[in-house]
Amino acid sequence: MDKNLKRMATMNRMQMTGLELFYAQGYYNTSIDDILKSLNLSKGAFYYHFQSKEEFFISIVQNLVFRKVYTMLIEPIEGVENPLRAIEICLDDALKTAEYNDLDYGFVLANFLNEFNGRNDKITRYLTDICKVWEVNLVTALQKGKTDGFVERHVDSEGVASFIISSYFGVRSLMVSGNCKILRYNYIQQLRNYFRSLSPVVLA
Amino acid sequence: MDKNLKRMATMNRMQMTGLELFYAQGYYNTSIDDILKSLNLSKGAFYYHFQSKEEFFISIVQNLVFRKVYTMLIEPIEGVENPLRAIEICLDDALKTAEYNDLDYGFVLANFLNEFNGRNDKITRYLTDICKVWEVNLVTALQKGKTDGFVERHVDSEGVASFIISSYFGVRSLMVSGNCKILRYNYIQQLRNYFRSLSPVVLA
DNA sequence: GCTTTAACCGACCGGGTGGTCGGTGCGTCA
DNA sequence: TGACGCACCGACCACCCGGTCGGTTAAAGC
Repeated sequence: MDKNLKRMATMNRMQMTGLELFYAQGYYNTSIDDILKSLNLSKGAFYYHFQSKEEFFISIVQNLVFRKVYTMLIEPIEGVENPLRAIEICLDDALKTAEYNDLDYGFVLANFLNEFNGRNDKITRYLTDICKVWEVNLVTALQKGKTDGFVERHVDSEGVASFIISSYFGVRSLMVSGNCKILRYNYIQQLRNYFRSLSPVVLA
Repeated sequence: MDKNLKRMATMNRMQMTGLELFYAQGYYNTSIDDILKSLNLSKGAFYYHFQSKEEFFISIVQNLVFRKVYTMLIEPIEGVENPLRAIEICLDDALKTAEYNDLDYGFVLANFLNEFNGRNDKITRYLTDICKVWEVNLVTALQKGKTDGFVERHVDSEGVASFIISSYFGVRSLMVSGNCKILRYNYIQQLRNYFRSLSPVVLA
């Protein structure tokens, strides 16, 4: 069991720094040697634990990316009373981590989706699957919001869900050019505008 | 002058197929040999006309991408009466070309922006410059819309402009997974919802 | 007809990449 | 104590990529 622990520990280290570098430099632009150098490990160690670069990346997507997307973007919305408010807070938090240049896993997803589009169908499928899970959970939350009176009845939940994901992916794309703080502020402001058009009209 | 014509013709051919392949496979994932093979030209021809791969790409951005973004996304909105309506039609058209798998230059922009982010600052700057031109023109159109009574006075034009660009970039990211038609329909629908929250209230 | 030159050819180079493989040190267990 | 095998080492391979350079061809200019 102790052995298994060591194995897991090493694999985990590899996956963590692997994700960091893949995220920072891109998958195709990051060599296995790059990762191994920053880990002080050798080629032998890598191919002892993983079959190939691709299989290594897929293990990262399933173990790290998926779990983080779940805890950061999906869980905070599950079963909550007012979904629109929860989504707003959740995305704002995600953008804040982006602002401090930490790993923003929502954007990790968007970033990789772009990189592999048309280049590696297998990996693309793993990534779109995660998007779908996110989307489905958004739809569920919105539907619940309808019955609870926080979302207008005639709203198209699927449309809203994919619009939310779209806008979020997009704003993260724009954040590369620096002025993240203003972008985040403006984005949340406009998201609120949009959400107002989805809320039941409150008579004063 | 005849010579100059031939020179221009060849350079143009190179740029066109260069953009196609860079767009389809990514810049780093497309070799100069790839491009030359599909052009039936040799390395010599390439380095006779262009100094480097990077300089070649920049010439593509300035000659093809910028001009197309201008004619497809900026010009149709310039000086128009109702900016929100014009923007909606314009983005819908752009997404339609995407649907038929033609080159959608708005997305070309988003795609490359992602690929070069943190990897090549020089190219990133050229791309963000184009985004800025787009944004500025959106802001101008929105401001004009305010004075013409098509946009609410207290609306934050900058915020709206970057939100529009964000959502558009994002929806194009999602379109990789296939069901473009539904995505486009939903997107335009939600964009209309959002725009409603920006319009002056019309009393019936 | 001879020279010049724009346009293009393609072998070649150096550096990097994913992946292989014969080792090796060290803890475990008989 | 000695055999075994897990986790790791690092030299090596075949291939690819951006870029160079000494040619070649054909048309224009005199």
